[in-house]
This record gives sequence, C-alpha cells and structure tokens, in this order.
Amino acid sequence: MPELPEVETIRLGLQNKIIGLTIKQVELLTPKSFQGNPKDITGKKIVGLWRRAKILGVVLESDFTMLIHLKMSGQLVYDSGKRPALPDGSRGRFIGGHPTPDMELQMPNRSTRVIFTFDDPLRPRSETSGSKLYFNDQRRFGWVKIVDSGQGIVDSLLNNLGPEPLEKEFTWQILRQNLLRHKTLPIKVALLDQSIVSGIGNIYASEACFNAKINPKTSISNLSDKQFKDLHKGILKALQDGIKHGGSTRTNFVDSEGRRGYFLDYAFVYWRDKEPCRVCNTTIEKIQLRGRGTYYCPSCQK
DNA sequence: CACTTGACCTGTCCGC
DNA sequence: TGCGGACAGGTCAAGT
Repeated sequence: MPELPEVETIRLGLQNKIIGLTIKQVELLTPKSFQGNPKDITGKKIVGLWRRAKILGVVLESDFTMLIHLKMSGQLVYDSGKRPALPDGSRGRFIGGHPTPDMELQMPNRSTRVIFTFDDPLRPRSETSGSKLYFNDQRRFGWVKIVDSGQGIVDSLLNNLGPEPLEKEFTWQILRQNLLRHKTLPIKVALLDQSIVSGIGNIYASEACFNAKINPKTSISNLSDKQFKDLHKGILKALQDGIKHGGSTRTNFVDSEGRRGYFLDYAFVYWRDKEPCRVCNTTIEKIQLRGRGTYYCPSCQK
C-alpha cells in the first residue's frame, strides 16, 4: 500500500531523526527481508536520506547505501527511547472500524523483520540504550538491500523508473509521450506502470483519474491533449493531497512515529464504492482492471 | 510484442 | 464454531 505519498511521509519524518546517527547494531529477525551484509553498515554514520518513486535510500558514510522498499505492508517506525514510541493520540480509529490492538503498537511486534539500533550520544556507554528504527512488514513482500554507493550501482537499479511526478521535469508532454508507448492500455492500468510515471499505486491511480474527470477504462489512444493536461494536473493533486494528509491508511500504514494517515478521509473514489460522489452524488462504482480494484464516478468520469 | 496471470505473503472477512 | 475461499495490492517472472 505505501505509494509515493506514504513513502514521502516516512522520509519527511525520518529526515530530522536519523541523519547523523551511527548504526550500532542490526538485528535480522527475518533474514529473508534483508539482502546484503549487516556488517557493511554497522558502525557507519547516516549522512543522507532520499526517496525515488516508492524506494527509500539511506546513505551511509564510506561507500554503502541501504535501499528500502515497503511493498504492501512495510513500516519504518522510529523509537527515540526517551518517550513512548507511539503517543496516545495515535490510538485512533482505523478506517474500516478496526480498533488498533495495543500489541500492534508495541515495538518490536510479530511483524518486525529488522531492528536498527543507533549510538545514543547521551548515553554512549550503555549497551541497551540507544534509539531504534523498526522495519515491520506483515506480508514480507518488502525488502532492505545494501548496495555499493559508487560505480553507478544505485543508478542502475533505478534507471527503469519513469519520471518523478513532483519534479518539474514531469510535464504533461512527457506524460503524454510515455503513455503513447502503450496506445491500447486502459489509462488507469498505465498509471500503475512505474516506467511511465513513478510512484503511483492503486489508490492514487483511481484518484488521479477522478481529478481529471477521465473514466479509468479509457484507452490511451482515445485521450485528447486536454485530457493529458488534466491527467497531469490530476496526478499532482492526488499525490500532493496524499502528502498533505500524511498518506493513506486503509489497514496498516503508519508514519515514522506510528501515526496513521488521513488521506482516505478526503479521497473522492478510492474505497468509496456504493457511497455518493462528493461532487455529484452519483453512486461510486467499483470494477476490476487487470485484477485490481478500480473506483470511479460513472457520472463525473464519462 | 502486447498483454495477462501467477507467485510472493499474512490477515481479515464472508458464506456455508 | 470452523473452514475454505476471496480479497487486499507492489513488482517481477512466466505464460498466452
């Protein structure tokens, strides 16, 4: 579920917490979730943190970068060790009405795969002190990968990705050009293709089509230039709104402090089938496209 | 070549 | 109550 806005929310939260910290220990509770040698990053200081598409990069001094993909159910939760990891305010309702079991708020929990412990500058001699970063992943699709920072290795792993939608080089003309490589695809399916535009997943693909007033089934070859422009704007709005509300939590997304995101309280179509359109009151419909749930307003999106 | 399906996983929900 | 099956959705490999 983490898409660009969710990963960006995590990056923004971690940025002022872990840069400058030194990794003291790496514990692999689920070794399969971690590729590479933990020794390559142990004792190294974190000097940078970036996001490309849905991938986070943790840059370490002297040669290594740790790439993290959260896939469906990944979380990165930071615990300073100085106060409760998860403030009481986070124990809110989840969409769908599931109260959050306290157990899931404890770190570590049964979905914790990797624990990073940092040197605590305040208590450098203690073995047990130090803040921690927990990589949790219920479904184990996500991964952490240690790669050499140099020799273009990181670039080669990222170079099949399409443009970053929130960067200025992502124009409507670029969007059109990349989409026209696949003339017959339904537009919503194409938006999930990371080589066309990166970072969009199933939630924001439906929302972007709604914002542009385009039916998600529409074949790319049938789109006008006005519709490419509207789609470009619709993508930006969906992603920016997602970031503004701290991401989308349908089941288990949380930010770096364990807090849910609120975008779905403002979404127009995603997970709103059988509910009235916020614009025209028509009942929102759900269909399957390429096996993925797709939501739209049959009246606003002809 | 264009496109679809299956695999990877776990947890929840629904019908019988 | 228990059980089987569908569903959730990111990405890649394999299949049509």
